[in-house]
Amino acid sequence: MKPYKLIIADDHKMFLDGLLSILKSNKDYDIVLTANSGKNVAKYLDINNAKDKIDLVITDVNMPDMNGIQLNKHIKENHYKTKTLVVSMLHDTTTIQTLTKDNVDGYVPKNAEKEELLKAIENILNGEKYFSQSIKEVYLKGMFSNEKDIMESLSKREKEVLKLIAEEHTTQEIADTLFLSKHTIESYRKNLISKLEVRNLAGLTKYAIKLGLVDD
Amino acid sequence: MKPYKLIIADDHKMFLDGLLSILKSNKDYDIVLTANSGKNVAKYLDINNAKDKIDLVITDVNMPDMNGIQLNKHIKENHYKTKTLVVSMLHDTTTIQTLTKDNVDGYVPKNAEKEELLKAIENILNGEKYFSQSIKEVYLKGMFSNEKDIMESLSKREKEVLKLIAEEHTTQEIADTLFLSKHTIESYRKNLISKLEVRNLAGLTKYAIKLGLVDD
DNA sequence: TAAATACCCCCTGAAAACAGGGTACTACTT
DNA sequence: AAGTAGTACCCTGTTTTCAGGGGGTATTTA
Repeated sequence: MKPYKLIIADDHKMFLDGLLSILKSNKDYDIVLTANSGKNVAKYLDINNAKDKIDLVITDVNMPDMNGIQLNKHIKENHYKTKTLVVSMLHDTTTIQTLTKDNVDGYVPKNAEKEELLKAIENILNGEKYFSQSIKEVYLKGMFSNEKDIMESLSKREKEVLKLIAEEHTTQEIADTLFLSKHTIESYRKNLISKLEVRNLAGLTKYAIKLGLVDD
Repeated sequence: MKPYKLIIADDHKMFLDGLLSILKSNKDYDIVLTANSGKNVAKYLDINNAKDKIDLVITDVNMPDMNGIQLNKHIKENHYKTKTLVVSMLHDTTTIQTLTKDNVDGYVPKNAEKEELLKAIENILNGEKYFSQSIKEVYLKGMFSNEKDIMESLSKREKEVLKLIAEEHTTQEIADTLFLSKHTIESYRKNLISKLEVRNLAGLTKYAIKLGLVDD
């Protein structure tokens, strides 16, 4: 099987260089492509589909055109033999949850030691999964935090109303935009205040921001 | 003067490797220290103060113990001959403003091409300043954005009231905690709504968060 | 010293929010 | 078939917000 064929995707040139300098000293790894967007990787894989020769794609999360999450999903849906390793600066709960749901093979933060990265690559190429301790912690914290629960405890409509409230719309305006009665919106607001255990609009607004329903 | 003596500070190992691989090919640069926190760099500089031999410190912003902002300030206050170049992932307005105020010599985002980084280093060692285009843009946007102006246009009392509003207190409660009349608080709220050009509590709350008056 | 700014207080009245209840239909699950 | 969750609506009140005015004093600043 050796050498393994690798692809690296990251829009940070310097990080890419760092990764290359680490990997090219190892003769087992053949870096066939480096890309600065997920799109380019997906394209390459799709075109060379028949041969199906890429063993591992190492990718960042935040990239233009197609991010690491989308790339991972694409690979897992269309090139099941290709493994994926995400190496990222940011590791929020939802990103990790989405990636694991999409069957990512590994996740290592960018501030990891290079030994750990090499270990992750090795394990993954041997068919195992690899997640850094810190990633596992974030994942677990996300599982047991109430933020996620809250988000799930809110229905689609409730989130819709909450968003509009946080965008400074009055009850009447929200009723008009959603084609609902003013009374209905008042009920939703009431339920939201009770569910989220806040006191007023200020509290609701803060929650909306925390849950990412509004920009600012 | 050659070779120039450099220090690199970054808690992201892989990035450090990337930077090293770029710099060590150049014989003009002698990397005398790599550190994963600002503290270690400051210590080194303080101990070797008499010789004052470090030409340039390249540093990340986010680091444990002592971050890049603090490190830059320390260097500029205690080792005026040593130049500083910040290389960071994040570049928000306040960070850039603080750094420029503290007389940083350059700022390059981590997603820059290595050519740009080398150019920045060269320029700085020649006594010039170097800021990437994107950094300049953020800086300018910050200068002309009203956010800073707004913060300054608010009196101490107004900010106090705004904070309490965003913390979900009612007008009466705020009046009680500040030992003021309910009417006074209502006046403040009214003025805030008009000054900040928002419609209601939700808007005020968002502003309070944006201005950093409340945690969440 | 006049002007500007921050700070503080009051009034009225309409609109909205808030608190506490309720009904009813649908869809999905057990 | 009963239970649950989501959706939508209604009623009765009270409290608060919000918009529009009106004051005044103290301090800083031009």
